[in-house]
Amino acid sequence: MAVTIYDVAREANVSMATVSRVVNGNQNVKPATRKKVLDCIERLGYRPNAVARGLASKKTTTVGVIVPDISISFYSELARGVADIATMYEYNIILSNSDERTVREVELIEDHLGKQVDGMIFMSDSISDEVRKEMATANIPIVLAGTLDVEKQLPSVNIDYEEAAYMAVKKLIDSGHKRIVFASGPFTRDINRASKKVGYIRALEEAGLPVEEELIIELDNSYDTAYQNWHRIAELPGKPNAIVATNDRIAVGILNGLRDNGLSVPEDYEIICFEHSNMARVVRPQLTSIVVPLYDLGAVAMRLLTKLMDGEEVSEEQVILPFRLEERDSMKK
Amino acid sequence: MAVTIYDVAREANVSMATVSRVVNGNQNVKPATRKKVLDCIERLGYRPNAVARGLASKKTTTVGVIVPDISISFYSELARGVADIATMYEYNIILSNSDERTVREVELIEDHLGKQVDGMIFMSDSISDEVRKEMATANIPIVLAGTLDVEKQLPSVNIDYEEAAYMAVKKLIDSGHKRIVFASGPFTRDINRASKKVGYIRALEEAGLPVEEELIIELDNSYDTAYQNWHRIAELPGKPNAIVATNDRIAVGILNGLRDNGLSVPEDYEIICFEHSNMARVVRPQLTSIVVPLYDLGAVAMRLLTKLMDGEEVSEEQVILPFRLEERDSMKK
DNA sequence: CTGAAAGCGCTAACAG
DNA sequence: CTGTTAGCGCTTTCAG
Repeated sequence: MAVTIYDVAREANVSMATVSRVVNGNQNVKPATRKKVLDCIERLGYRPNAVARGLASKKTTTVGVIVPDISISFYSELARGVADIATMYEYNIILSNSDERTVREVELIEDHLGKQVDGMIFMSDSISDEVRKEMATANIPIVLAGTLDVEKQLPSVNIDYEEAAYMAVKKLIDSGHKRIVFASGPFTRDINRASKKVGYIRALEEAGLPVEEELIIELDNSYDTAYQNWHRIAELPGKPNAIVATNDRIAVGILNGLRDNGLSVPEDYEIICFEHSNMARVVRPQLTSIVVPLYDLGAVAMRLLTKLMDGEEVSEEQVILPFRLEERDSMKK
Repeated sequence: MAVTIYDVAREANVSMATVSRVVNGNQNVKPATRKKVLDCIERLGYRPNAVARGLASKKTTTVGVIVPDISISFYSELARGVADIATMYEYNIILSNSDERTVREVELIEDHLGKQVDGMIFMSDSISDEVRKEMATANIPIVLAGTLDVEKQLPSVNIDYEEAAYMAVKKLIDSGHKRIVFASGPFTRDINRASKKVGYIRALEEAGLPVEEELIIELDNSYDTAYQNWHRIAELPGKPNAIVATNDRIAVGILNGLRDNGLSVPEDYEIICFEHSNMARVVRPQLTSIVVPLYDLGAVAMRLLTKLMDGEEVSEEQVILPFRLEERDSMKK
């Protein structure tokens, strides 16, 4: 049997309340008593039971983090940002993978709520109605990280994806391209349909260029699929040779697909990538890219969550972080 | 106030014990009663409080996972394996980053134990005495994943790193190399000093080749450091042109450093990489490499942990998984 | 098949 | 500055 607060109290000849005060840093304890208690704690190897504490105090100092897939570097970098700030504020993290399946997302939220997390960080390319409904039943704050809420209701931390896409496309247009392939993740996902694609179209229209449906290529978000689909781009009529990808996995997949089949970047194709996670950082040629501050997205989201959990007044719950376009070698100079 | 088991009991005109039985799938409940209770649960939106349950049952169905840095793909892929099996057995995961700092590792183990995790998965390149001592105070099973215990005491899941290093070096020797650079992570870490380096030396000696200290290059484990240190290899007397790296970050860092400075792989340098995580998978030329089954390492470790937590008899607590050497394009054919 | 009752280990008033 | 006393919401005997 593990040693409890009672054992310490008995050993130190004080009440459990006093031990509790010492453990929780309450100042109303005479230094001598404090020392005596601390000694007993040390001697007995007492370790406070966070579960009992959680039950009594109704706070678990634990936050739930739901992520599509932690093995994808975009999410693992975000998660690291979340984790560091969580540590700073002494929260633990319960991490779960949803694979972006709505059913699973709902299950996980339910599950985390059952564990009595004090707050939650949620990541996905889209918020379904079911998820939205589930979140509404929660009595704890939930912050979206790198996740778009088209209804602009939920607290969130993002960059302006539409503007970023617009800027990427414009970059290509400015360097002379008139036909730009938009290699995107599923349009069933808000972030692609309602944001990045909108930016793509806006840039085109603003330049007086036609929106050609055949240049819009919908893929899933996997590297492998993008890799295998290089030829869909290569076989496009009129051979458009500029590509903007909605994320790293797609950009790098296409880049490698093209190169492994004898085509060159940027000579044959110019590519702009989105995100620039560690995965994209190591490929060559280095990718001209929208650099999303992944770590910061996670860190700021967690910081926002701490404020919400503490009941602090937050002036703006929809945080937009800056991004930048970095020119490297996947476009001609 | 959230709805409790009492509310459901009152609503259904049964005792809380009966509600508990229904919730926990105990068969000793008359179908009619069960249905009545289930209806009330549904109607009231009752959600069992896992914290209270944990306190009463002394099981939290939560396991702690301590990882050096989740944003490193090696670890995030291992973590995904752990998470999937955890989900399968209905465990949640508390994930924490240690940055491989002993002090932090000890703190985290203490912290997770306080949270009453039912078991733990631990990852690091070395197990310090402090960590070992801390683990000894735990009354729960702890399994090492991708983490070497030189004392062979703790339950663990690994590949045979020494044999893998031996095989990598032998591969280079067999293709004619006599001077092979060993680009390694810190030798303060067991996995490098007591295992991979041992394999390197064994291969050399077996081939009657001298062990040249100057060819053994100690780096930290970061991509950036390796990238910046390409010249240490390029400037080596006699220009050895075969390299074996102890992990992906080092291999890819050196590869890119070399290439960005006008050298070619495999023409100027032949490289064998270790791990082959997603990060290594996307670089070109594709790396001839020791392929470590990352996901499986995590999955098997978690499976082992479930057995240990269930008190099942385990025939072998030191699991060694197979690895393979895959030939690709960072060596001449 | 069901209910009563005793905790699990700790926090948080409330007294003193 | 310290002790007493209720719970927190649930599991788990033990009876019946």
